[in-house]
Amino acid sequence: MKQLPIMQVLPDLKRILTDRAAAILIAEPGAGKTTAVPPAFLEEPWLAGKTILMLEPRRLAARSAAAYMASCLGESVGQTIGYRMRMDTKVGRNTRIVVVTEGVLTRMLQSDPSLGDVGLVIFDEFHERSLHADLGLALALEAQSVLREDLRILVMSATLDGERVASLLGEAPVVRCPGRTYPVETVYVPEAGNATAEKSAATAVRRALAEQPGDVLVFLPGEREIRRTEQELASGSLPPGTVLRPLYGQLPQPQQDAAVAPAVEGERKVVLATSIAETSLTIEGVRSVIDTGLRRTQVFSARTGMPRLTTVPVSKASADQRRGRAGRTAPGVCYRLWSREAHDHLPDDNVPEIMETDLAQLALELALWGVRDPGALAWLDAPPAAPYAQAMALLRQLGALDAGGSITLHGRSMAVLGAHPRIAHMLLRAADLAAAPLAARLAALLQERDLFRGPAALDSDLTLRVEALLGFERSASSGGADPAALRAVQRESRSFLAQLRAAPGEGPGDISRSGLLLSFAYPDRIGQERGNGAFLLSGGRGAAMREGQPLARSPYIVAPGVDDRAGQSRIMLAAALSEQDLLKHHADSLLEEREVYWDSESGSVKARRVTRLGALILKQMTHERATPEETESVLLKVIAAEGLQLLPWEKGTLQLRQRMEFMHSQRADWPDMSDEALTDTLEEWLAPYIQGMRNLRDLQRVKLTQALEGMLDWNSRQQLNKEAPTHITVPSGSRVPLDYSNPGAPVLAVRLQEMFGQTDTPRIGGGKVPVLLHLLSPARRPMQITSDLASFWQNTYFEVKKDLKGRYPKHYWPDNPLEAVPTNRTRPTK
DNA sequence: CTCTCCCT
Repeated sequence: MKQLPIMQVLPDLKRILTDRAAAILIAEPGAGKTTAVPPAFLEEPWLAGKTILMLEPRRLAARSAAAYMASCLGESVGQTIGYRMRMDTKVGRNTRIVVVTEGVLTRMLQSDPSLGDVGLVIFDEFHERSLHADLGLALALEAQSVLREDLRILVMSATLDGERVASLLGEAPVVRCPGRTYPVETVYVPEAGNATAEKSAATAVRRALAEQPGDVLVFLPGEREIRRTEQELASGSLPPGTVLRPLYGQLPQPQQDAAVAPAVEGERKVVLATSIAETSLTIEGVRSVIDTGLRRTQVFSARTGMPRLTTVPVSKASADQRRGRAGRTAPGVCYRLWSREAHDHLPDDNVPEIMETDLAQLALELALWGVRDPGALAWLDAPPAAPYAQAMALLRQLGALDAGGSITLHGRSMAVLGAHPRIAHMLLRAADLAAAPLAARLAALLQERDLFRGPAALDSDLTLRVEALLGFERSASSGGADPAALRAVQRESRSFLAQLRAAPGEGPGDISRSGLLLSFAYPDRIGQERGNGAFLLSGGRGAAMREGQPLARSPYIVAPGVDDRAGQSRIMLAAALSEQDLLKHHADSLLEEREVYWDSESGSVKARRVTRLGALILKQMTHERATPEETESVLLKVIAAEGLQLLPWEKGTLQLRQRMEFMHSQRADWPDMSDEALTDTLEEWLAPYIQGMRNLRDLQRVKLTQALEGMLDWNSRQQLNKEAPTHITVPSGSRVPLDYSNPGAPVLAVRLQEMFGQTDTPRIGGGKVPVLLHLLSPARRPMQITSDLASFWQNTYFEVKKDLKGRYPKHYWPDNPLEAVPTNRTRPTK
């Protein structure tokens, strides 16, 4: 132990903490900080009669750290060194160092904010930035500043921006310590064009096996990619003695053990792993690491209140951590399946959990601490506003907070249970209904990994898991389910039963009540069947489960397991629920109201009395009749939403609208006739003309011309006829209609011959606007477009005339059009 | 053939 690098910095640390309240230790991997630092303080005078609390992010790490420290003292765990975690505690009367896992620290702080006889709190692996470590530090800092000025805090981390933590801890000194690992060469192998991560990984595995000695560790984002890479490798030839070992959290324990165990003599191991091998598990003998640079992560959507799994690039810190796994026992090589340039664009660090997770638990803990605004505490990264607001809303819905945001008695009971607030609420409601035994089992099933693997896992029905668990409880037979998962669920459910003071042996009764119990936990995820496996959820989202399973045909379900996807979410775990139970047990949340609405199927206004649960309509009575006022208001809304084309725009009506639009373009005091303006003012101009109407067919009878004219007074109508006439009488005597479809330039389309004798362009708009003339051939083909008739006669006419004379020799094409007789026939009548 | 990783 003497030769560990950490030994050199221990005197510094001791000196600093003698008169400072906080310190930061940044130690690279292999420095030995976890087991060397805590015992170093045991003899310090300021720690006399007090204990050390060290926070570890994982149970396995906490137990092994305690075991190692105890063995160094020649003791067993539970004497000077102990640990405390959920359902497993080894602490004695003389214990002075207690290694705890994350939830435990929060509970200890909540039950005694002054932390009793604790003299030093150590946060190990703080760079992982887990939600509980961030929360624990925030609470410990407040305890220190308000109640315990003598409490010391030591933050230990592998890689971390030391300055930011130092300033959070009142400019605490930072001690750095080198690590002791072997050098690892980094090789960048950019993916070739369209190759998938699996194909590139397989290619790199063959290369590593050829170039390097020892075992190979491959980092892939998830189970699917692991399976594909395995197939990819198995389909080609591998050097003799090569064994493939998948490794991920959902994998049954024996297979995980096989991946971690050293390769047997004569074999070389290729471990295909998720990020579980980045920190949680150590695999001896690895000399090559292949990193796809991807990781799967859960991001919480505050908008939907659901999690979403996404595949994202790793951070530089994470890539370095993965690389380090090749240099634990000897020098190694790390093949990165991306380019040097791409590496520069990777984020420095992983996003802290507090920034993208569900904050319901955090918000409940803060409420219990007496804080409504998280800004009252000191954070490295404060909880983001949107998820925090969503969390507060959920806690209010569950009755954990009152309207003012303060914790209720119910909320206090929930917090103590040490489960997600949704689950805690379910357990308490179930206890009131004498259904605690079933609720405890459901809670355990939801908190542990799925009992089912392979095709069985594709059935979303949670009650099948309850049945598998009961079978295991009765006969200890796993019946195809994962035995280690069954044991974990059983342990967990017993612990919940104990907390609810229910007898451990008590059976769950009628398991068809599962849906009802779960609906207390997920009031926003009660689904109403929509066909083809699709459901509308009470929270307003659409969601779908795999078709073909019986559960997909239940009229009502509750969905604890969902994955938020674009469009509609995916349901992974659910249970059926009866309408009767829904109406009875969610009576407080039901909203009964009379509703007048647009039935798009029949295209008519209808009225109904509905019973709503969030976005769901549980019951409706359609024998209601809408009043004329209600009908009118719904019709106007439909026209506003669907557009004015629902109205009968006949030719004359359209021309009237266009003429009025022309007037508006000339005179600002005339009404705006654009779609937008008309839609905004339906109430004023259309309402009087739809009285008594109820549907689309009725709308076809609207007297639209009258409605438009109704917008004008008598004087304006006279002005309209004068300044925007429907027709113009041309020299030949014909009344030619004006086309206003472009209100900026009304068009008069007229045969050229009919205009003989007219010098100037006809004008409208009180003489201000010359019309745009479309001068036509006798066959009404446009020959010329002009708004300057005088210039036409003088110039272009003579060219046009030649052309016309050729094509229409019998017609009259005079040399002096201004003195010729206009005509609407072939030649003027003599 | 839908599922990263932890923890009270």
